[in-house]
Amino acid sequence: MNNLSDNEVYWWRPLDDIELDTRAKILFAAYREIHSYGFQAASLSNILAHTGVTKGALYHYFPNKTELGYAVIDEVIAQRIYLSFIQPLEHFENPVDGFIEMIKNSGEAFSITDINLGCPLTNLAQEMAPIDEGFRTRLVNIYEKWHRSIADVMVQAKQSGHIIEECDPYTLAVTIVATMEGALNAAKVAQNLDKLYYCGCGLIQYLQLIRKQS
Amino acid sequence: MNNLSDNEVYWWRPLDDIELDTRAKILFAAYREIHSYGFQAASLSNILAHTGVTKGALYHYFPNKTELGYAVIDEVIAQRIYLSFIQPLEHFENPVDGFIEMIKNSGEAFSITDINLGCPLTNLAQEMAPIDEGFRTRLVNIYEKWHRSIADVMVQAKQSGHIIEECDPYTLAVTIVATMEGALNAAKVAQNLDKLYYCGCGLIQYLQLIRKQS
DNA sequence: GTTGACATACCTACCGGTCGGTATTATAAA
DNA sequence: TTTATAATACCGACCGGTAGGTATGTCAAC
Repeated sequence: MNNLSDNEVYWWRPLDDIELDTRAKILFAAYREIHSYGFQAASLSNILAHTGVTKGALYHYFPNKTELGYAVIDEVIAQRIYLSFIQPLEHFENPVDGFIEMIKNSGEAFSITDINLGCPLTNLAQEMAPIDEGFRTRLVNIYEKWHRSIADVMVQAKQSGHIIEECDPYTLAVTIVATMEGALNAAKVAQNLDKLYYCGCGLIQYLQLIRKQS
Repeated sequence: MNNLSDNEVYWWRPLDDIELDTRAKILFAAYREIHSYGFQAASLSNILAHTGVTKGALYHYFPNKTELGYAVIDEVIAQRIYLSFIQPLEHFENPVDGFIEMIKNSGEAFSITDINLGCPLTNLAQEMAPIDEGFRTRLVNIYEKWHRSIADVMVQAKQSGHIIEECDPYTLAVTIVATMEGALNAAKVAQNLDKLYYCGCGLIQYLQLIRKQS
C-alpha cells in the first residue's frame, strides 16, 4: 500500500541544519507527515519517531492531534503560501508579465517530491474542509487572502491600462488560483511536469489575451 | 471532529429504490463512504452498517480494502466521469458554445452535498496518488481519457474554424479540466457556489477570447 | 456432495490519548 | 551566595477502542 519510502517523504532540508526547539521540531515533522499522508492518516508515532521527541513532549505543547493540525496550518502552511505566492506579487510591475514569468519559473521551482505530494494547502482543503470546521475556516482565510492579493494587483493593472476593460479583478484572481491548483493536482497524479507545463501554457495564453495591446 | 451527519453524507438517492445484489450494494456504499471521508479514513464497518451486509460477504467479494477501492474507481467513478463530462462532448456542435453552456448549467447541476464533498476523482487523486500506485494508474487513465476527449473536440473546432489558430487542443483540454477541478475545490472549501461562479466566468472569458470572430 | 454465498466470532496491530513521575531551570526569600 | 520553592519541560508505560483481516461454520442450490 504505502509507496513512500522515508527518503521520498517530503523533507525540508534547510531546516535540518538549524537547531530547533522541541515545539518547532514537532511542528515541522507534523507538517511533513501531514503533507505526505494527509492529516487523518498522519501518525503521531511516526512524527515522534522522526524527531526523537517523546509522546509526553508532544502532549506538553499540543492538547491533541487536531490542535497540532491547526498549528501546522497557522504557523507553517500560511507562511509558505505567503512567501511563495503572495509576497512576490508586490514586485510585479506589469502583472501580466509578472504572472507569466512566475508560471514559466514554476517548472524549476518545484522538486519531484513537491510535485508528487502536491500543494499542502490544496491537500488539506480537499481532505479536511468537509470534516472539520476548524480546519475549513483556517484554510478559507488563507485562500481569501491569496485571492484578494491577486485581485488588488489586477485592479492596479486595470487602472494603468495593462489589461482589457472586460476583466473583473476578483474573477481573474479566483480563476488563476483555481487553474494553478488544478495544474499542480494534474502533475501530482501524472507524477511528472508535463501536465503542469500544458496548464502553464493555457494560463499564459489566457493572460496574453486579456492584455491590452498598446 | 466529524462534521458530517449521516444525512449530510453523500447519498445517491436514485439507487436506493433499485434492488441491488450484495456486491453492488457494497460497491456503492463504499463509493459514498470514500467520497465522504476519503479512502484511508473510510471505515469498512461503516460501509457494512449502512448496507446491512456482513463482513463475511464483503470479504467474499473483495480480497481486501485496497481492491475494494480499485473496484470503486473502475466500476463507479470512471462511469460517472464518463457520463457527466465525456459523453456530453459528443453533442457539442460548437465546442466553445458547448462548454460555456456546460459551465453555466454547472451551478444547478451540483447539490450542496456535491459541493461540500467535492469531485470524487479529484479527492482520490489528491489522497491516494502519492501513496498507492494501483490507485494512481487507474486515476491517471481516467484523466487521460478525459483530456483526450476534450482535445479531440478542440481539434475539430480548429478545423471548422471555430477557435483561433494559436490554440493547441491538448493544452486547452488540460487547462480546462484543471480550472474546473480547481473551481470545485474552491467551492468545497468555501462551502458555497460563489467561487464556482467566479471560476466559471473566468473560464468563459477565456473561451470567448479564443473564439474566432467571423 | 461440492460449490457459492454468506454469517459470526475472533485476532492482532496500531491509533490517539492519559498519567504518574522526574530532570531542569527560573524565582526569590534568607 | 545559598537554599527553598515552584514552574516548565519532558519521559514512557499503559489504556481503551477501532481498524483491517481471518477462520470457521451454515445452508441452499445444483
